[in-house]
Amino acid sequence: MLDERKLAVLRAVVEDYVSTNEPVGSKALAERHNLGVSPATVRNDMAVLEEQGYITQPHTSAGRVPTDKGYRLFVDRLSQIKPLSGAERRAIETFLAGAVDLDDVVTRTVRLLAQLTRQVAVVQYPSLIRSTVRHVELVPLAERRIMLVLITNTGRVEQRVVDLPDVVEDDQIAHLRAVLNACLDGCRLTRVPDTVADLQERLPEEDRPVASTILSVLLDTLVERHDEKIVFAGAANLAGDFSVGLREVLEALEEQVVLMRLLGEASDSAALTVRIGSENPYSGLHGTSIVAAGYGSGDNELARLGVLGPTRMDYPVTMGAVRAVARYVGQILAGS
Amino acid sequence: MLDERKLAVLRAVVEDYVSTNEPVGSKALAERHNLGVSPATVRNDMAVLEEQGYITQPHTSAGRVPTDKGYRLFVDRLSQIKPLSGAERRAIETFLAGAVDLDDVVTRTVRLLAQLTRQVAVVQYPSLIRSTVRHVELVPLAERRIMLVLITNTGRVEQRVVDLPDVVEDDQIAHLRAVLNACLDGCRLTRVPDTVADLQERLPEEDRPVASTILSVLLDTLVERHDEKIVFAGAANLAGDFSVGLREVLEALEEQVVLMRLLGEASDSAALTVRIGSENPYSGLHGTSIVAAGYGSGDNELARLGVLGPTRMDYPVTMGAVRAVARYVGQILAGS
DNA sequence: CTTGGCACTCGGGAACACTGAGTGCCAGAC
DNA sequence: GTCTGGCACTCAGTGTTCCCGAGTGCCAAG
Repeated sequence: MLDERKLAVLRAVVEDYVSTNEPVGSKALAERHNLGVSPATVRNDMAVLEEQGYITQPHTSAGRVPTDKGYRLFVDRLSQIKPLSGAERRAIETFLAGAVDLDDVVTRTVRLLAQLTRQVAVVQYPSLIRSTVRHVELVPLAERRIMLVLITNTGRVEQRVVDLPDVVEDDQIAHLRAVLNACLDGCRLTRVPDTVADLQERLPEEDRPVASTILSVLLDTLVERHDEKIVFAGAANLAGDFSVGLREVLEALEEQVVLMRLLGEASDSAALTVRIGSENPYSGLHGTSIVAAGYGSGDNELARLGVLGPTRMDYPVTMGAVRAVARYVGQILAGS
Repeated sequence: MLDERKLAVLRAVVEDYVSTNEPVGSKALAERHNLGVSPATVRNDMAVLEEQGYITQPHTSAGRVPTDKGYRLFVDRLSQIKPLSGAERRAIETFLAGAVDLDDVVTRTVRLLAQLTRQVAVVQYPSLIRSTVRHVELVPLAERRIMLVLITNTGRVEQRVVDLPDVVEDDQIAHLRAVLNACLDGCRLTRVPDTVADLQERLPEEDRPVASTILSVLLDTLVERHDEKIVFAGAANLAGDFSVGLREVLEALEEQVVLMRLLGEASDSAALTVRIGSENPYSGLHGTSIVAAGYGSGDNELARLGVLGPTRMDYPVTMGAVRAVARYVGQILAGS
């Protein structure tokens, strides 16, 4: 259908348009990329490409601009992910290595990614779902009040204040703590509910009321945080670009739910996900593209991160940056 | 200098300009606000106000627009903070009451404030400085590795992984934990360094190496988080307004340091701080105003929150919202 | 299939005039 | 002395027209 040269023309159109942000004409194309043919020939090819829906002209007598379909073809078949330079690699590494806790890792990551790509970066906190319990702590606050702290293997900490039905001795709490940790340590969060139910039956009668209060709060914690936290950075990078509906995009960015869907929709594949313009689930974000990847330690994906920018973005470079950052974050989290 | 009527004219100019976003002329003024004088008289007054620098005209043959100085006078002497409606009050209360932990309180607050004022809201996390230690927890992770968790009376939780120089028994850790809590419980964070130094000398010889490792991490934690965390929301509300340099403002919002100065500069007064246009420390934010207030439980200010919007904002309403939200957040934090 | 030539299209910028809101000033009224 | 109506003046914004040139589509020849 599309011979070699037509593909080359499409690639050239995309590259030129991305770098100049202006519709590209046949003449300029034939000159800048040495295609070895005349402008007239290029015109014919462009006519075909337009007919097939890969490019379009904003108005008669203007150059051509890639369509979403054109970008799609470009990403899938005409381009290669561009690896980062050594310097960039080292910069990432040292920047991320300085993080002190999970919060810090995420914050640094999102800024790094925004700066690297000059676009809006989005990072999801490591999911509770896939992680395991590292420790459960019960801290007495008052006679009938304790604080429940749940620490996961990804360094995430959840805490809740629990009001108890009875006055409880310190050593009873210590005992409960020991039991809880014995049962739950290393347990996948998804399996906690089962384990807890099981545990509750095996407890001695006198511990039941207190334990069940605590355990129900523990379960609440898991459920409530089911919807994950997402942060973004680099909104300023949108400001220069008139082609995107700034207001809509900013609104979308502040809607956790929308962001979640953007990143998560295709979480089955560990590879890079690219969603271009109208492929996007949220109508306010047509005109923008998302490049996302999962990250995690080893083979289990903890969460996702990505970049959002105008459809007219440099895909090879962006994809390279996203992939690299995802890998490094995975390493960092695995190591801590 | 300025008689009663001239002040009324200034007030009218500010109010009209704020609501219409267009330079306001003498005729419209004389009509809409029943000043009881003719447009010509108003013109004379306006000429005086302009001469004194309270208002200005964008170009000859256009209406007048308040200057920063004009807004300042308006805020200081011509307007009253507008209290929220009962419905708004209740909405705030129920919305904030649903928060489950500190993170949630802050997130909800910032969104609430953004929505209420239709501007950009900024909230600082409760400062470590003024809060006290509620509990210190040591969690064994591996033979020579523990996690240090610090819980403050504002519900804030800081955690660090500590690599120990020696293998340590569980009961030694339990002992250390008990000692630490005995010393530090209720201690103001500002006084922790002293207390720790004191403690270190009183420890038995064999505990010294382990303890000093842990304590130095504890001190690090306090120092590192000295620069506080700040979040914002409602950036989308900026998008409609052309009068502000969108890019600059977004950049400023992502600079923690700048935000900190905006909110914090005048933290000595517990009352509302209003900073108008060029009064602003950061040049990218001329053209915007900040309304900020401290919040906290009772008399000690924990941190600050505020709103950032175009200089041309509705000050009475904004100030009312900021004050109300600050109060409610204080209550919530005190109660949990 | 490719190429050069040619007529055609149309967005965008420059030049221009027009309109109307708003001003400043002045002479007269209260 | 202060206010008011009248009047000439200014100028941003808008609409109109015109022109230029980049870029196209088509055709006939190589």
